[in-house]
Amino acid sequence: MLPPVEQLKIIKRGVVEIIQEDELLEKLKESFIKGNPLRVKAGFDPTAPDLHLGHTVLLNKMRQFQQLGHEVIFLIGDFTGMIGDPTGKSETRKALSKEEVMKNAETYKEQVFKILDPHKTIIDFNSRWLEPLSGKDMIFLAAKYTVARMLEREDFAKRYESGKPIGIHEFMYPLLQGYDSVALKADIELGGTDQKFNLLVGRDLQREYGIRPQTVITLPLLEGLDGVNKMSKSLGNYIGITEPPKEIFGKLMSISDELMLRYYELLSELGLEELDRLKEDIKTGKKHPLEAKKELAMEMVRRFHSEEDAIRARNEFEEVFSKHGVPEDIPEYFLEGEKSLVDILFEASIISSKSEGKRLIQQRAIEINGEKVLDINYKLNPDSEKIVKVGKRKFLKIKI
RNA sequence: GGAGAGGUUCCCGAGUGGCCAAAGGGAACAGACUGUAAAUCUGUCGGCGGAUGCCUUCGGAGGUUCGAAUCCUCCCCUCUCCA
Repeated sequence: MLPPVEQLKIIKRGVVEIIQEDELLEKLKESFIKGNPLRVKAGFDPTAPDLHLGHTVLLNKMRQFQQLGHEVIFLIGDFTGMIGDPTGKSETRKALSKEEVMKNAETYKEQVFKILDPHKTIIDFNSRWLEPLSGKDMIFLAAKYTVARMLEREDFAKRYESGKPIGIHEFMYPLLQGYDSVALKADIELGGTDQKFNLLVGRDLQREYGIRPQTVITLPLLEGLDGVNKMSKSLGNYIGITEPPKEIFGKLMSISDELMLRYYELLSELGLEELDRLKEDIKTGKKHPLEAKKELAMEMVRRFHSEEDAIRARNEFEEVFSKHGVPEDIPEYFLEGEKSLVDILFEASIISSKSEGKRLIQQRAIEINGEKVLDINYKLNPDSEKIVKVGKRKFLKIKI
């Protein structure tokens, strides 16, 4: 184990806030002397089965704790997931069924080990202690907090002001999450900055239940592909870690240069000095941003797939976009008799309606073997194989 | 329990009897420009054999009317104030 001060240095890197830092140092010292690892908790809401790059900021920090020899608990909020957490959203979330939650949780499990060390990770479910809570226990728990304090949470306050509904059960969410820390006797809890309120509730509740309050560490939220909102499944501005290499690569290439630097900072393994040098090189024109972005994209594909996949993704990207070529594997359509192009595209699910197809033709967005199609009623004959390109990235191979 | 305000197309939001497939913004998609971007500009944005045509849509179900997102009735849901 590294000396506490050294550990603290590593822990501090990239975090937004540590509440309280001196307290954390105390805990690290204690653990160092006694040889007891600290219990580090991070909760995940199993609402949808895909972990995305945003989660990896947190997962990377968890891994650091593992490397430092501490005990990391990956907590799946299966119970709270069924309640429906309002966090970060301004609308009541739909409650999930038990089956959905369990299915999602399974997928989470499969995914986290792309980053975390399976041998050093404790996976737990909060239904383990929340399910057995009695009505009496719930009321006892609820009595520990007040409505006014709940409304301190920005999300609740906003909804309350703008006249949006807030379910009573949503108030239970932070309490239950806080109770997780009580049940687990967590020494440290990690979470995004949006989780700060909930994490602090955990601290308060632990104190109420006579346990040493956990240290709260918040991590920055990764902006989504739009560069504005945080990356989230529900906004669709995310890159899932199980997505195919092509997708991960392509999505990363579509971000702005500014966002690229942010991603480098939060996601890349590059050391701080190297990162600074990269920024400098881009600024002075020594390094083309395009190249930097490709390297980032490759790094991510490499992490979640393999080196080969990274190289292949890059080659294909260059083929399709730089050289305006055709990707390797594209959907095929077997043409039997004469048929209108729009119908074919619709049947092949390339477009979602025939009207859309007609619009695309009018917008000169469809081409066959490199020739723009200008006629809405363009008909195809099964005389030879053709490649139809729709927009920038959709392709269909016409086979006969 | 009482009083008031609301529920509109993917989202936000205008529309209070025909000119409404429904303003505006966002998202999305396409074209131009580029570095594949981003930003910007332009266009599209319910569906249907491209059609001054038809069908489906404005919380739900009925009704009034030649005609309803708009009026009436009942129901469901949300918010605010009072109790």
